[in-house]
Amino acid sequence: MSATIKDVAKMAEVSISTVSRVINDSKPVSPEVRKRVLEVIDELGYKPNEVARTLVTKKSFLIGVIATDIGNSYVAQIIRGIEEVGKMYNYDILLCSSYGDKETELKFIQLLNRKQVEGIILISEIINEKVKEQIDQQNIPFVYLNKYFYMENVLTVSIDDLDASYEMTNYLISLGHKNIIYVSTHENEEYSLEKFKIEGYKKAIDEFGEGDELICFAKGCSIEDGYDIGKEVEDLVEKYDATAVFLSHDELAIGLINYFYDCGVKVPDDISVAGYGDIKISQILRPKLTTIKEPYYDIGAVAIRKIIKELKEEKFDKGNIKLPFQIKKRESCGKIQAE
Amino acid sequence: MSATIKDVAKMAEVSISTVSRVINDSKPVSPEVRKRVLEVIDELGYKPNEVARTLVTKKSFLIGVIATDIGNSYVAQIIRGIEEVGKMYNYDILLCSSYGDKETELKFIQLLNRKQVEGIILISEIINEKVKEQIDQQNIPFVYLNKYFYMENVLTVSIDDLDASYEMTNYLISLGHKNIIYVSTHENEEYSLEKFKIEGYKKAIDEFGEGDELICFAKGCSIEDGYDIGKEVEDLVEKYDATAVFLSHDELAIGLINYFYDCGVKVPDDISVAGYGDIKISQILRPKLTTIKEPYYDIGAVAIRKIIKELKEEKFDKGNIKLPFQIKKRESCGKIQAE
DNA sequence: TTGAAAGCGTTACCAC
DNA sequence: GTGGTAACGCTTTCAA
Repeated sequence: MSATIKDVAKMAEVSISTVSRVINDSKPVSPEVRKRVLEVIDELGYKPNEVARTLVTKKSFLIGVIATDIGNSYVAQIIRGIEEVGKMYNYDILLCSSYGDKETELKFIQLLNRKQVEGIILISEIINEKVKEQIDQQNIPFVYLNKYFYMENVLTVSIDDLDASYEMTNYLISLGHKNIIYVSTHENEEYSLEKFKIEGYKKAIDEFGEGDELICFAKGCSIEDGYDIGKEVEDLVEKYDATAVFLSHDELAIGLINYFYDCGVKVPDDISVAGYGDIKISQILRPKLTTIKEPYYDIGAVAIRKIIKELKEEKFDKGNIKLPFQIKKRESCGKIQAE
Repeated sequence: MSATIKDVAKMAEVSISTVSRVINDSKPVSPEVRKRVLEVIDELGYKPNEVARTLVTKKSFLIGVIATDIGNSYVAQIIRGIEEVGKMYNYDILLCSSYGDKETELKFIQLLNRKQVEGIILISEIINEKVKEQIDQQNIPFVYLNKYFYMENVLTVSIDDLDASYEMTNYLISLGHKNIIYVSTHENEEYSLEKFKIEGYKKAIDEFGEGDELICFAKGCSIEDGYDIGKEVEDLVEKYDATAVFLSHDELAIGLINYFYDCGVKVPDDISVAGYGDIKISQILRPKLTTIKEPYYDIGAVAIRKIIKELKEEKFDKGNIKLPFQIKKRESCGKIQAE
């Protein structure tokens, strides 16, 4: 068994109160006594038991993070942000992976609660109505992070999707593209953020574009879905003489580029492709993907900073914190030469 | 404040002992009393405080994971394995990222100790002599996971690098390649696993190859390092008429393929490239990378399963658990036609 | 089958 | 400046 505060007190011949004082620097202790206690602590290799501490102080210095899957690079980036900022304030991360299951999300919220976490960050990719209910029961700082769907009456951190989509479309227009296809997803699903992205795209086409609104829907948001929509996109390209495709997720864009690669269509020479997100591989792939950088790390960082602030001020906010995005101009989108 | 066991006891008009018994099913409780208690628990929304529980039972159901960086996909995969198996046994993950800093690794081992984790898994990429020392002090199940270096007298989980490297080289030989370059890394560094990989490569060349041993060293293990070694590899290819390059890490292979892409050298038509690891993007890139699959998920899964077993049996092992690997035959390596 | 009480390792309050 | 002690929320003897 490792040494406890009692062992230290006994060996240093002081009371446990005194030992507590020196390890916490909470009240004045005479230099000699302090020195003696410190020596004993060192000798015994005493380390305070954080569990006991938590029990009395009610501060676990634990933040629960429920993620869909840390295998997704963007999720990992968010968690990096959470963890790194958390550590600055001595907070640690209790990690749970839901793999997109609603019941699991709910179960973990309860679990984390029992483990006395001080706040919860949920990185989700689905809509789960019961989450709010569950969270409200526990009166704990909560941040909801979701690239795909929005939830009302909770605190979220994200970029302005309408604006981002608008900017990217304008960028493509500025390159000389006239007919730009937008590949969306989650067709007709409620709470989908695609609503805003499509709006941004339409707004740009409407204001500055010369061609039509060309929109199609992928089945999902994976690389495979991007590959699978390839044929449809190709048809659209031919029919409308489109020169650029803007997809609502990097994964879709990568899948489409792979499809084009397999068909012998050259990106960006034959067609330009733009993504959304700037996930890690987007900069590794050749051609490098032109995309919108969602600042995942910062999203995580802001989320936990907000939680820590709420903990301090003891008031829990709602609403959406908007972070700036960037248009990453890389190889997959080329200029159209005026004829 | 949320309800405690006392609140439940009072409201159900029983003692807290009884309440404890019903929530733990530890001792017989009469049906009527049990029912009443259960009702109150439900009414109050009572959730046992795991912190208090841990304090008395000494079981935190927490496993500490110190990782270099969960942004690396292989690390994320390992953690998935850890977490998923952990959850099967009700264990949760306390995550710490070291970003490759020795002091940070040490600091986290202590921190996790204070947080009363029941075991620690360290996913490292460096050699840190003091780790063993630190761990030995705390007498706690420990697993050391490192793709790059080995440590003696600790429990590790990995594949057999000599064997894997041997198999891959043989595969390349079987494709008809005569002069095969091996790109290593960590030149002359002690405890580097490259030792075994090089040995495997040499063994295969020696037994079945027709060409010379062609070995060069990259500066590190990143994609950039793979790109940077490109020129040297190209020279070697020309000088020895090599037709295949086997690199000790997928990242290096990807960097090299990118280098070749930028030079107009076609993979696998002009040259075959093989990697090591099978990180996530290896299957996404075009051409898809031929590589050795290190079973990251399983490595994590086995690591935690071992810890849980040690916890149960109260004996801590050392040694290296070897897991099977696979040669993933994909697009980046082609056959050499007999002339 | 049930309850009282000790104890887990701390902090925090109250005396001195 | 220091020590004694209640309390945190729970499990676990021990008696009844």
